[in-house]
Amino acid sequence: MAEADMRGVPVPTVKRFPLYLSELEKLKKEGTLWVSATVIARRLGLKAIQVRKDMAYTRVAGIPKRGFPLNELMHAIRSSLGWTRINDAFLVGAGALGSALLGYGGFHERGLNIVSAFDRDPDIVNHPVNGTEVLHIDRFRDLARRMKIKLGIITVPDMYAQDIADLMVESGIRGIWDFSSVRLNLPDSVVVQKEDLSCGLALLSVKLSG
Amino acid sequence: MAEADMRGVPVPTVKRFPLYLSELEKLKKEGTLWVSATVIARRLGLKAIQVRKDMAYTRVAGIPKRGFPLNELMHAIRSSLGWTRINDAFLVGAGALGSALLGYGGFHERGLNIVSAFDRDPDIVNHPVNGTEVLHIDRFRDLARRMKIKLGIITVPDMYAQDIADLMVESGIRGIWDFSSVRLNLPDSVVVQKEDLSCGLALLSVKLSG
DNA sequence: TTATGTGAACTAATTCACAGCG
DNA sequence: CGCTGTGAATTAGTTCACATAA
Repeated sequence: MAEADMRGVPVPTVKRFPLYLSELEKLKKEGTLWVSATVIARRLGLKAIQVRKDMAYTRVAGIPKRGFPLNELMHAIRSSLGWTRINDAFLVGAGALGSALLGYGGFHERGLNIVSAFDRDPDIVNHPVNGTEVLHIDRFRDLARRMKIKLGIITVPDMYAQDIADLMVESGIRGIWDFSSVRLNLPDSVVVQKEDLSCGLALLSVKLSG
Repeated sequence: MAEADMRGVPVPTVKRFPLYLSELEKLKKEGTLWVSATVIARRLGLKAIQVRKDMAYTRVAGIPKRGFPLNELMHAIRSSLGWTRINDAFLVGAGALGSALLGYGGFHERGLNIVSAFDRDPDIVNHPVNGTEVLHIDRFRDLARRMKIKLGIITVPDMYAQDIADLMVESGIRGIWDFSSVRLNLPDSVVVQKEDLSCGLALLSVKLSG
């Protein structure tokens, strides 16, 4: 089982990896041991050649006529993504969007564990959401430092996003999953992944009207 | 003001359009009348040449030294995206994620109006979320037909997603914004835009560990 | 000088063609 | 045959170089 070398895996391939993973999880539940690129492609609506090329980046050897060993493939993809260990994260902003993320059960399979949520609003603080405690934002820095949290999730209104991002950086956070729609000003050492629903809506609109 | 011809606008450009739009909205509030690609690029952290190339697809003529006329540019982008008219939509699944979408105030500026939400759960039905009524799913087909709703948003648990999608198609829906993580089996005439948070998480993970 | 606009060059990603293996 | 794996061909997207206009 080759340890995947993430260098040079194309961004589109990385984005497809989670898709493959969830389909492989289903196949595993069905008792499958070997899976071919053809089958994955059919089930996901992709082209077989693309799946095959993507699989090549995992360095898992397939066997003609049989396909790829399912367990090994899953492990290789997880390892490529850094999802073999669980990363603890703090979420800030326990409003509707934050609650939606807290309620999503699939993160554990995707290497993410949201340890605690934080908010400023006294009506929200100390009322657990989906089993996750919601603490006052004033406790963020100290707790993040002590627990050596490296990952932060921002689900606050735009006007507070930069302040929260600054707080996260001060607190030792190295990666930020940002659901605000402002451009965050951050040191290069901090990795940011912006999530923007408008992109998807734009594509849908164009596909519909074009 | 040339009417944009959407044919051949690259997907990445379409995805950047909403970004430009929200930045242009800010500039407009600041009283700006003319904006150069250089300025947009600096404010969004993109390269000027890329912004310039993207702007070219709007067919708005820029003027050297001054840049592009802001209002015209905004209108051209909106028109490219089909965001000049508001599209009515029905949302199904008023759980945490559905509520988050219902609570998002930015859709009106993005050509989207979520008219009603639907659910099966009696605890949820008839309790408005953020001012949007939540009706029983049994009323979906009739209302969608009568109101000629063309856009559906799916925020139900995966196991119900296909059934809801089928219901939407039967009800005359032409485009589906799908937040489930299953592959929907639909006729080619229906446009689907899948939204998958795992993609972003995957990218973040790789950027962090790579 | 500052910025647009265009065609060419480059880079990235997808797809093809086919060899090889069970 | 069915399927992997590889290198080449194609297509898509980004970036460069430079002509041009105010």
